[in-house]
Amino acid sequence: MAKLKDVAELAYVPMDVAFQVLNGSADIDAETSRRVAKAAESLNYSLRITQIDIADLAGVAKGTVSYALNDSDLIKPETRQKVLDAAAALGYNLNITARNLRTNRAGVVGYSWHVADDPSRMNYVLDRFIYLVTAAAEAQHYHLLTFIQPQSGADRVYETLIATSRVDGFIISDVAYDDPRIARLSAIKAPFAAFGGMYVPDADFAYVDVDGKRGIELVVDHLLEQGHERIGLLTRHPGLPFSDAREAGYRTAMQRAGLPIQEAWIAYTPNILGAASAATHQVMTAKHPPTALICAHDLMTLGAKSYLDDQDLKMPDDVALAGYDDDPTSAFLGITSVRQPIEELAPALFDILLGEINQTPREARQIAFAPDLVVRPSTVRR
Amino acid sequence: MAKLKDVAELAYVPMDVAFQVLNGSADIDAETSRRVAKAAESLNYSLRITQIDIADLAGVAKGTVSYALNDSDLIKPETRQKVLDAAAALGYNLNITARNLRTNRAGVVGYSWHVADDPSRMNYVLDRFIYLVTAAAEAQHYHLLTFIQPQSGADRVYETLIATSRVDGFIISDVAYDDPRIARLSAIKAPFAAFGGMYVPDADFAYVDVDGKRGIELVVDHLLEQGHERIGLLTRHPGLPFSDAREAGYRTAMQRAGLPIQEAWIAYTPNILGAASAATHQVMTAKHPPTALICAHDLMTLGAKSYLDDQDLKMPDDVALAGYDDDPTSAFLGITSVRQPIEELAPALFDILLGEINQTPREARQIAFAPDLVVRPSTVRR
DNA sequence: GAAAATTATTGAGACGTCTCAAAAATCATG
DNA sequence: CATGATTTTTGAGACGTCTCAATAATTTTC
Repeated sequence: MAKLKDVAELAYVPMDVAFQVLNGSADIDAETSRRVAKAAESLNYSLRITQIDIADLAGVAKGTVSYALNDSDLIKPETRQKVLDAAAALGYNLNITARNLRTNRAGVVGYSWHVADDPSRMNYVLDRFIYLVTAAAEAQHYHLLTFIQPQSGADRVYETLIATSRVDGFIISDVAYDDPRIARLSAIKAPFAAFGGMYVPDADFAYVDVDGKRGIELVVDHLLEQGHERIGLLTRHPGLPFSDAREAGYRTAMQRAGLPIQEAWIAYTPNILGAASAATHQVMTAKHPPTALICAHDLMTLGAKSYLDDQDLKMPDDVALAGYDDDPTSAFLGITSVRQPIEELAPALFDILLGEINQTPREARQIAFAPDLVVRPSTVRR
Repeated sequence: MAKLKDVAELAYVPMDVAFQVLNGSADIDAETSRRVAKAAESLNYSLRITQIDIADLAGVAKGTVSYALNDSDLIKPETRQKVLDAAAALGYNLNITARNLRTNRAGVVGYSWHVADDPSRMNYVLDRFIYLVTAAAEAQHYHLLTFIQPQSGADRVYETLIATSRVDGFIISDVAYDDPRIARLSAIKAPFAAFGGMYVPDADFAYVDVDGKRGIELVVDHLLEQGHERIGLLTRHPGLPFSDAREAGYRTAMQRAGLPIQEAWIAYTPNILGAASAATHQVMTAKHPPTALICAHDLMTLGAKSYLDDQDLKMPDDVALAGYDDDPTSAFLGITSVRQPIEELAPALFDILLGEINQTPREARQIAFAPDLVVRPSTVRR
């Protein structure tokens, strides 16, 4: 194929002038422009600056250009400068696809937070998490590819993405017990790192997590301090590690305080406003209703709050209310909540993933972060 | 570099056996395994099945393999089948990077919904929108790359992504007047399609939009029917097309009804719970406060609702309340809201983008969808 | 100032795919 | 069955980059 140099020579102009004409980036006199255009036409040349063009302009070999652009210290400073100048003059941009083919990497990691048909998809923590992971990735010149995982057979989607070299690895969240994605990715030795895993028995994959058991313990302890003895819990139906851990935290803390638990104080509900509201009704109309209520998942808090409003039950005096995830709604409504340190956790997770991808596993490839409690008026009597 | 065929020949085994040994996918007797492993070792071969391996196994030329795999009708059915069988036997996976380099495309479109440091980033409609766009993209074998655009100089990030062949085009949202991203992308002829644009003067780029002016008109008309004459509006500060359109809808509908507007009924506020709540206070304590309040942006609704709760003002009798975007919270709280047809709009937008990318612009590359009104108890007196 | 050691540059080839022009095989026609 | 027309397959080359081994230029050493 014709190169820019060929066009320039055919048109009797310097390469950078030819570039400017074809690029339209500077005013070149009409006669020259016409000549260049004609030359490009006859050579069937379409403007796309490559390292070869830079080499031609700088008068070096194409290998030199590659080294220089990649800051290799093989290259003498003057030469590097010459190359950089030529690259700038021609408005060079690296073709990432070509690099990726040569270096056998994608520079992309996959993340699926969109579980098809899950109504409670949107979530403050995950949203923030993925934003921060993206930021961490971009700092390392990686990008994030988002994709949809079907309800069943999700593991095959992951496998395809990695097998076709679309991505170098994955971030996964919402880890389940015996998660098929983890089984499959481990089996084919695909790099990945999970958000969640410390309560998955015998987990030997890379993860970061926030200790949800501890999180709820913090809440219970705080409520105990406030003088509550009858404390209720809204949580998901058992079966997910992070959810079960939170329930365990509740039971542990109550037990440690020597307080009996009435099962009627506990309601299992989907993390949906309406269902949570109904569950609150159920708990609050038990024989000896709780004086404080913990919502172990974000949307439940608003559902519960709404029920309390309807019944004219005031926080914190009629019922103390605490939630999870410390989202803006909780902050606005003045509701005590467990905060997860996403700002620290997300970059850590990406670094761990990089270790997995580059086969240089980090010392700490399983990290448990501690949550903290943000106390607000919803639980503090004045 | 050594191919699988070389390994197989050196080890005196059929290619598929060599594959199975190296892949660990079937139990091969120890002696054979050892021989294959040694052959691979001595040839410094690492397993990576390419079309050349398939060609070797199927006994055809590599070009034939490519045609066959791509369902070209140049190839005779039997030959195609032979190739497909060989591909299956070797567990072949296409290397997308290589294809992309050759065909000069990325198979990826970029989308940035993460505007750094924007506190109101999370948003039901955008979340749903991006999910549906992803689904539409995947149906066409495209993927979505998400990236962060800085507060200033965002256009350069877009330019880099396209110039390095990372993406084939962009979906953009939150379009502003004289949006620098649009200016830049248009200037460099980068394909993109926007969510929003019908209220951008002289817009000549591809977009889909939902008529926000019409949306608020629907709300006003509905409230008029319910007998309201003093109607308030919470909206963003002027300066964004979609926001200004909604305000215009309010003014138009009121005017059409011959009703005077008091400026004290209108409050400009960020789309944040706390600020919206304060704005509601401001409007509701005006001299002749409105009997109905329209929130033109999603989060404002909950902010307003919260203020009304605090003041013990009941919907719909004390104040009628209507919102925008029909998110699950509005549904749960029984709040009338304007619904945007995202389910139709997202696939349409992606199709338009495909047209831009493939230089086959769609007939209708600017589409305005009509919103509809979901009426709920918050505005309907019993 | 010549030889040796070091540093800098070169040029070719490979990554895996697609696609073109050319060659081969098959089919139709008289 | 020879010829031409058509269908099918082949083989080479290109996409743009990186990187290795080889060469060239420079510096050091005696």
